[in-house]
Amino acid sequence: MNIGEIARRAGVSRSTVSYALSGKRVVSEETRQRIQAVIDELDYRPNAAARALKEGRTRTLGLVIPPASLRLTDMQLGFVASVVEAAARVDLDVLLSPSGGDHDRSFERIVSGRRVDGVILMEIRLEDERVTRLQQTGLPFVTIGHTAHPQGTCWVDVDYATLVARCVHHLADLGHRHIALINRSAELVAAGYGPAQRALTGFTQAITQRGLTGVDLCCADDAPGGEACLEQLRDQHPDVTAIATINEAALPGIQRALERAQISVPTDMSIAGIAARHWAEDFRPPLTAADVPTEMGNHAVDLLLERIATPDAPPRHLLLTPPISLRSSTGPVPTR
Amino acid sequence: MNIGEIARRAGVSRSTVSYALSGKRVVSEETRQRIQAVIDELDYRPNAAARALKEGRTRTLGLVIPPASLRLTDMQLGFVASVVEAAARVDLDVLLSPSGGDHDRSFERIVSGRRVDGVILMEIRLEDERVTRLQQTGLPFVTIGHTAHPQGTCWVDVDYATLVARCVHHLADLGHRHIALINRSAELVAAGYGPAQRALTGFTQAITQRGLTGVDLCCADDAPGGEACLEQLRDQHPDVTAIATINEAALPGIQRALERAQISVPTDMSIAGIAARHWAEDFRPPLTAADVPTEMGNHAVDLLLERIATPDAPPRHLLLTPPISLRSSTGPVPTR
DNA sequence: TCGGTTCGCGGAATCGGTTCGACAGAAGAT
DNA sequence: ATCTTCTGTCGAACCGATTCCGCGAACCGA
Repeated sequence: MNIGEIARRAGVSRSTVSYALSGKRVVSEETRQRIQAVIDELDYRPNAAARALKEGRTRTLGLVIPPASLRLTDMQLGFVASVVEAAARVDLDVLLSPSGGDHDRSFERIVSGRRVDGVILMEIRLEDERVTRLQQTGLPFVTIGHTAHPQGTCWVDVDYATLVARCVHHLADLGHRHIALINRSAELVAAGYGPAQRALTGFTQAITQRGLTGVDLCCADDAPGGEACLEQLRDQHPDVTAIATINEAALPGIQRALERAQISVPTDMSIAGIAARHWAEDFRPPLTAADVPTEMGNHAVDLLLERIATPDAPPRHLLLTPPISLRSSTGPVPTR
Repeated sequence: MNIGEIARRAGVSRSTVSYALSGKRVVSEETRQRIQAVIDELDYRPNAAARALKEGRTRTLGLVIPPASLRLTDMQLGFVASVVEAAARVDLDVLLSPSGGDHDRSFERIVSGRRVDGVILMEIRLEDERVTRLQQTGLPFVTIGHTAHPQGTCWVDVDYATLVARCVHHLADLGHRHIALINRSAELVAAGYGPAQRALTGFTQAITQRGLTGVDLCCADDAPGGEACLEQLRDQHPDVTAIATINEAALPGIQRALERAQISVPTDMSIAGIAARHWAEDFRPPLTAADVPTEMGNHAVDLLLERIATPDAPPRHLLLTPPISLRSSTGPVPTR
């Protein structure tokens, strides 16, 4: 069921079949139809490996995801889904590589076995060996998130600093003077995880700019973490009347702790944050939040395709600042 | 940077390099080391496409996931992660195809472009064209979940019927006489979605077997759905004292509705179910539940590898019944 | 010293496509 | 009628690996 078989049955040469399929040279309408008929009958499709070998490209993108041991957040999952979907739209396949570590067999196979035409890297660390490795090989790549030295690389990211600052300003406008930031887990912050660091930066800047008092807390990325964090907040900072958070996974726990303590939102406490839409909408009352753009994966694919097409063009990047959707979780500061 | 380059630099022929690498023929220790040195220096890795073309296999598995439009459940996400990880352990790559529909370009590319050695199919419908298509092509495949006619195919699935029945028996043993089943969404049930149907079957059987009264409800797969469903339950079936559920995504909503109505668990209402461990543990109080096995993807990969190795062996399947973890959400029937 | 093994390696075919150069025949120009 | 220009097709080289076949040298026993 190869191209030779089709050629024989259609009574033409293999090259003619190839040209009929690709349209790179004119083939008379009559022969084209004859060939097409045979192809349809046998349900022929060219062998991907042979084509890749000759063309020098695989029509495949690599997507490096965190290893299974770390549970993917909803946000990350959204990226994967939108990357795969965007790739499918332009008839590209996606090869997955679960690799957090530095010298991963799977990662190496993909980047140096020429299995893909380009790579999308998720969960970038501030210093990331995988980025240097990719730069060595010259394989086009785009990162979701960026390293400490993002010059010369192509990336797309959420502008956590600006978004957190906007949340703070929004809360300050409502009269709040004591605002807490509920950040990601202490380990991530310690590891210099970009989003966590930039959230903190944006927070402190906005706080000083508005002359407020701020407190920042780390919080494990799950419901129990959120509960614990809110307990700690009530204990140690009872004067806080508003919370900004980028820890979507902690939201259910935060909510539970608030309910248990009979703190009503937004009457007694305002909350604003950055979260995937469904986390914000599942919160009670619905959370005022910047909805993390689900189309981030699409942008990454677009950027990568550009880079593959013109590898020498100056690297572009995208810093997304989705608007804050006003829902019902923020209100004026309690009159006490 | 191909095998010829290595051969030239090592002063041997290309075939010798190949044999040195594969070990399929003896190569003198001395030449082997010389070759290896060149390979290490140039960081050479054989071209995947060329190898696939010659060998007739791609060392790649296809994983067909639901399209991005349907948000993946945590359970599904767990499958994807464990499949990718299991494949990576045996040095196989995973190609993703987002395809729910019947004749998807991405799906067709993968199955008939010989891009993969085998396919794992998720979210199987009772009648699924993709299964028939795969049977036509003769490509080895394993499904997660099974069709209405699972004979002759290879699959791995969770035994929802048995698990739900066990939940019912557990609740009945505690004295409950009026038990509700909170199933998946009405659309899925209507579409003949296997897990939903089998849950219902197991539920009704256990209910009749123990001479209880049962009520089964459909419930949208999210927090608001869970809330709505519990409201409905309180309204229409106030005598129900225990709930069995397979709808993990509805749990947060169920919990919220219970708290709002001041129904305490398990004093006033017992709940047992089937859910990924973290959903069960995030519930307050922690949910007595059969933990959906995260290693399901591993099993699917194992089965698929077997099938690729011996395509003519009779197809095997695996029906998993993980034990029910007793946590704190079930207790004796309220004395009223 | 000679015939037969064994060992290590090279040559060449092959997988299934793509693509370049060539070429026959028809059409148009002079 | 001859020369050029298209048109449509074919043959062959090539991509980069694997693998079969065979060859020379070393080795061994008689």
